Amino acid sequence: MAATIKDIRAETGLGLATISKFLNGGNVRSENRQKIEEAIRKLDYHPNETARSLVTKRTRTIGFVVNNIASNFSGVLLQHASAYLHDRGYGMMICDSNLDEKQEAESIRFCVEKQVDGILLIPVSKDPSSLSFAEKGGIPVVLLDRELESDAFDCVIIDNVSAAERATDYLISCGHRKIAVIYSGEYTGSERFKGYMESMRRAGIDIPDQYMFAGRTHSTELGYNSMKELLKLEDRPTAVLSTNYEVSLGVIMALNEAGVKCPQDISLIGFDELILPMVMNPRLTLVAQPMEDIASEGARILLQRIEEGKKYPPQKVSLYAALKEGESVRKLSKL
Amino acid sequence: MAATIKDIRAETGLGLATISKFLNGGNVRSENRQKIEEAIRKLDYHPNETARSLVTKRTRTIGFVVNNIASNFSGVLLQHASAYLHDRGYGMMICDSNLDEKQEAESIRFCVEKQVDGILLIPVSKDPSSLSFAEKGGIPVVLLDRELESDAFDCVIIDNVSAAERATDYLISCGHRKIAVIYSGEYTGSERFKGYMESMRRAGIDIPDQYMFAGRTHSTELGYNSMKELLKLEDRPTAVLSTNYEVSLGVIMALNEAGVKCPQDISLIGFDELILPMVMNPRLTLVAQPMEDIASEGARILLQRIEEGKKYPPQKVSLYAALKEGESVRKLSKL
DNA sequence: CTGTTAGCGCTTTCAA
DNA sequence: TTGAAAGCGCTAACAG
Repeated sequence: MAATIKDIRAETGLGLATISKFLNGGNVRSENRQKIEEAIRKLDYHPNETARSLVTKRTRTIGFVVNNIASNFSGVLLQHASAYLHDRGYGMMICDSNLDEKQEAESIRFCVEKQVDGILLIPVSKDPSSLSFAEKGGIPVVLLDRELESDAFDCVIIDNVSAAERATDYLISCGHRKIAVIYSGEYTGSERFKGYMESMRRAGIDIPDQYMFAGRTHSTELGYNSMKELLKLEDRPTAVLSTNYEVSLGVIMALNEAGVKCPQDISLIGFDELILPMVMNPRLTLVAQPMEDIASEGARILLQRIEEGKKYPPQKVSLYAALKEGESVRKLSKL
Repeated sequence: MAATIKDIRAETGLGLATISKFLNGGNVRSENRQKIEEAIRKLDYHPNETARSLVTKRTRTIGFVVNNIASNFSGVLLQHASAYLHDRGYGMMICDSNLDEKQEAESIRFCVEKQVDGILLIPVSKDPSSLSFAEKGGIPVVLLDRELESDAFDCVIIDNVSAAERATDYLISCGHRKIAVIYSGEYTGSERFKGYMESMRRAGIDIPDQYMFAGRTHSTELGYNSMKELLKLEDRPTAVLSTNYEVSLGVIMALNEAGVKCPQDISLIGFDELILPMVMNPRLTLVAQPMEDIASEGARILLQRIEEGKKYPPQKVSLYAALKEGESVRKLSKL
């Protein structure tokens, strides 16, 4: 059986309160400090965090509910958030909602019951009703990567509209006018679609219906299938805007399969600087999201809420995502 | 303030024990069951898991200490383990050791203090002394993907030696004799290297020193740099065995950069069926590890240990990893 | 089946 | 600065 604070008392002859105080960084006579330290070493004592949590009502644990734990995107977010939190003594309880709204609701509920101090959420649904559980329990929630329809929660996102707009502007500036887009009905997808539309509108370019592919959710399949359709068209686009990492993977698969060369035959621009662009030949031109900032800003805000509560209204942090030029976009000479 | 079991007592007039019993699935008169259920609904009561844990000494949380959380490999393992555990009411506390032995030790210690019921570990160091913390606390540990020098712990691995042997045999059977290998001093790397050596020995093939590249740790850089060296050789290998996923990424980068075609100019065989082989052209021939089995077997054994303790000696589960043919290996005609 | 009672290991008044 | 005592919310004997 692990040693308890009472064993320390037996060993040192001091009172429980004194020992507890020492454990929490309070002042004790240096004579007693030494006694306690020695007893701790001798008994190999470690405070029982569960007991501590029961009285302080703080578990020093954050719940991270991820839309899809296996994805490279959330892996990188996880990495940065975990580093930030561990540095501050917080643990991270992870739940995978697996792109499913029901599992998302269960995950949130699970976190609440586990008494986490706060929740970091990459949302799947547009308005997880389950978040009311967290609210009722007074557990702060910070949204990452996506915002909800209601703006009742803090969130850290990038300005998807303007990022997609800049990407599309870039294609246009390279002489492209036949630009297809593949997006999804998810938050990031529809935001990025807006940016694409706006850029095209400003340039006065009409978009044939067959150039726009919308899926329910971002996926490799969506990219793959859409690209295959695009390749069948008589009047093929010269460039494609892929609004998501997984979608880009699918697009590239379809391109490879058909033996269509990028950028010679078709230009491509994607999102997220993860593994793909490193190994791809040519290097993909893409919108690079500031992954570390998204994670650490989110974690920072969450810890602040835990400390200070709802003193301030929910804030929306919108980060800048830079366009990184690779070699996947061809500069058309005729412009 | 959240409702407690005492509020339920006040609401129903029943005793605490009865309510607790009901909460834990015991039998109560159906009249009382109804009363309790109604009170729970009315007060929006959720059991406080912290309090529960304090008395039962079970947190229903397991710690997952991952060598590198951002990697695709651990992401997939995480996904399967998390699904398995959640189905059984367990939460997962995640810690990233970030390929660093010190962080690994801290992570294990952290989990122990958080009172996890058990630990799933993808080890970084060959013998994490920090595991003694877990042992002393009576917290079972199951190793995933790698075993340690001491076999004091349960582990779930694949038979790396024979898998690499089969991969090398395959290259030889395709007519290759100049076969290079890129591996690392990590457990999986050195095991796979053994398999390579054994296969080459059996075939009676001498291996020039320049065909063997060893790194401290598996990484994209290792693959990239090693492949660049290989390409500089006067007498280039016709095939390369890359013993790890990240290494393969680096190899492919170097190949792309140099404009060397696979499999026309050089053949390649890798490990792990993750995202890369899906988007790569040609499809990579590889050793596919049974990711889901590794994760769920590991989790299953861990939960069993938690239930039954050290009744049985540590077991080593070695899973079969199949060779999946893609198109990255050229069949040399001259054999 | 039900209720009373005694803790789990710790923090936190409060008085000394 | 220190220590005695109360209690966090729950489970687990035990007796009824």
